[in-house]
Amino acid sequence: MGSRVTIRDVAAVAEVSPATVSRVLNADERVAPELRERVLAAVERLGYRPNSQARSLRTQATRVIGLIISDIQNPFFTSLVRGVEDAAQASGYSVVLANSDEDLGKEQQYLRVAAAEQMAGVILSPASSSRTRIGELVHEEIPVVTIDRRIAADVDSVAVDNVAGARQAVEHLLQTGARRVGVIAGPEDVSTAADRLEGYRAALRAAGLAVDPELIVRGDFRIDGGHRAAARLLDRPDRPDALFAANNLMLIGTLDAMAERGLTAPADLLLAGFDEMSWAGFAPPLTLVEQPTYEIGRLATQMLLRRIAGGTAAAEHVVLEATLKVRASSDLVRRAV
Amino acid sequence: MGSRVTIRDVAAVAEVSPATVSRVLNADERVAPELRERVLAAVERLGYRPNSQARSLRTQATRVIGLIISDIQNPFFTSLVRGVEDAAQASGYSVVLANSDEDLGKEQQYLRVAAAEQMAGVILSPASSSRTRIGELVHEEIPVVTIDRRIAADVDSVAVDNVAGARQAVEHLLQTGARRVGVIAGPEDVSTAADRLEGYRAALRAAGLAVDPELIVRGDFRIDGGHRAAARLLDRPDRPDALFAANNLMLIGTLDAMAERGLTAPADLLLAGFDEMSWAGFAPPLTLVEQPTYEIGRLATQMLLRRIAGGTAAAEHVVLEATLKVRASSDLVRRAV
DNA sequence: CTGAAAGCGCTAACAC
DNA sequence: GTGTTAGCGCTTTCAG
Repeated sequence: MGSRVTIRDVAAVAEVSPATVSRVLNADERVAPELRERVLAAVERLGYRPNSQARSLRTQATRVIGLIISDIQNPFFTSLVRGVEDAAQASGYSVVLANSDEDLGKEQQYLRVAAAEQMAGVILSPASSSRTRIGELVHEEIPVVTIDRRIAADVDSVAVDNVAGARQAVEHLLQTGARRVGVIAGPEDVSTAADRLEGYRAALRAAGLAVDPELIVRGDFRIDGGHRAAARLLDRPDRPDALFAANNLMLIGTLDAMAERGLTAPADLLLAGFDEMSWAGFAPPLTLVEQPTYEIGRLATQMLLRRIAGGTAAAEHVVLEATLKVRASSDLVRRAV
Repeated sequence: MGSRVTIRDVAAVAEVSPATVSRVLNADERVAPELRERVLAAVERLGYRPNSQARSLRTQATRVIGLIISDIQNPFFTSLVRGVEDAAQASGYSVVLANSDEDLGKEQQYLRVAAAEQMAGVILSPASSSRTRIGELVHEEIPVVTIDRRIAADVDSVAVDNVAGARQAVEHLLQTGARRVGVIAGPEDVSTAADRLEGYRAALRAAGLAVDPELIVRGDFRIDGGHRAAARLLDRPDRPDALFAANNLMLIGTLDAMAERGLTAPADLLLAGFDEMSWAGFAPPLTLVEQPTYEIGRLATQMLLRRIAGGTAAAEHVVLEATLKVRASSDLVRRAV
């Protein structure tokens, strides 16, 4: 290894003790301005960088937080990651990112790594609301905040009001004239899927319409699953006059299935989805329930840092608003223009 | 912190010295089978997990490799990441992932973190071939392997033959009947961009055609840039009869620009691109130069691990093959079927 | 306000 | 073969 410069070297050059160097570097107030100057000069001159391993070993605390995400390929997470990184960095923490890929086994493995590395805390978008196990972290007293989705365990969470968001979207479809709204729902054991389905049901009930179980098809929150689910709905003899896809990737799959059948929105049926999709620019302008992703990441990090600092209050559940953006895919008027 | 069990606790329970426990855990052969048994039993019973910080501090070597990627949102990287993780895990290393977002500043920051954390090695998809600075890593003697793109510095790399790949694609377009092939090229200072542009030129030269600089427009390897670049080409009075987009996201932008103008491939013009795009299923089937992404990640990791183990030979440059997959977007015959 | 000394948990020499 | 000892680089009492 590159004959690294240690705190002793700095101390020698500055003609002080290692303890004083440590104090300066840790913003300990009670150190003479003159010595502080000398230390900082020596640090600068030698290009000294504290060894984080040694520091962690001594203080029994790392300054890294783990961010375990359920599908890194989903653009939904990109700006969320940025929110986490910005907030973490502002407090001197670094972030390590992992992708569970909606796979419980991988998720488990990353949680284990987080425990073994004694990370300061973990932000988790759980692969399952009932089967994700955070026991190892709890055992090591490592705080956890879930994002986007919740889990059974009693931990902090940050998410949007998925019920209200979905309900808005479906109510909008109904107001625009839809009578038979099909839904491409998410997997059984993911909280966002359950909530969005609940919002769908609520909208129908509010409009005095019956909930037809035939119009509810589950996908896996990915493109393929959305494609298959949409195909089933589209191939029904009594085809729905509107579709609501419970996340962005399944909406892509839905568009795919529609294209195969020569169907377009809003001409052949109305279409709405969830999550931002500006990256799919060549698709028709889509009506979407959009989430404040950056904000979710930022808030989750702040909550986590508060826990790390020692908060032991009851679990907090922050619920942000999701907002419906109406665009051409569900808007007969706008389309006519 | 959760009153962690240390090597001394294990030693006490097994009635041996800490050194013996350490030997057992590090697969040191010369330890009596009986003691080994006792140690393993104690480890099991106490649920002992070695403290990686302490180990690193002592051995001056972490078992973590950094993976810094230029655009995490690009699906190109998803399977590559998997290749890295699989290979790393097989050798007992863990991977931390970071996203530079094509931003030199962020990249710099992550490289700094990698140096500070004394990572065992770094796999890097550099944001720039000339301006990416790996000096800090070199100074700490941390090995680096670049993937996808190369940089000026003398480090190992794994990439495909971008010149040949692009050349194949453009030759195919010419064979299918194109006479004026426009190219949406990548940014000036990225090696893949330069290579793919070179392949484009080579194909034209081989066909005895002049290279018209008006038909070369640069994008930024992202959707928006591709959109703008394609728009410029499509709005020319003498519109190209084929387009080659130098990466997947710019191909999306190109499709977008075509859709705006009511153009489709292959009817109005032939279209080819680079990188896998199965995630954009609802687009027309696209002719693409595809890369063995998983393999790139796996090989890069193996090279890195070899360096970590102490290889000091000259830098190695692995070049894999990229293969052209002809699909409907450039195939008038297939389309007619 | 500053320094000396101890020790975080582990491994590698060195004895036995 | 196994145990004892020292020390990786840092922070934090405890004296002064």
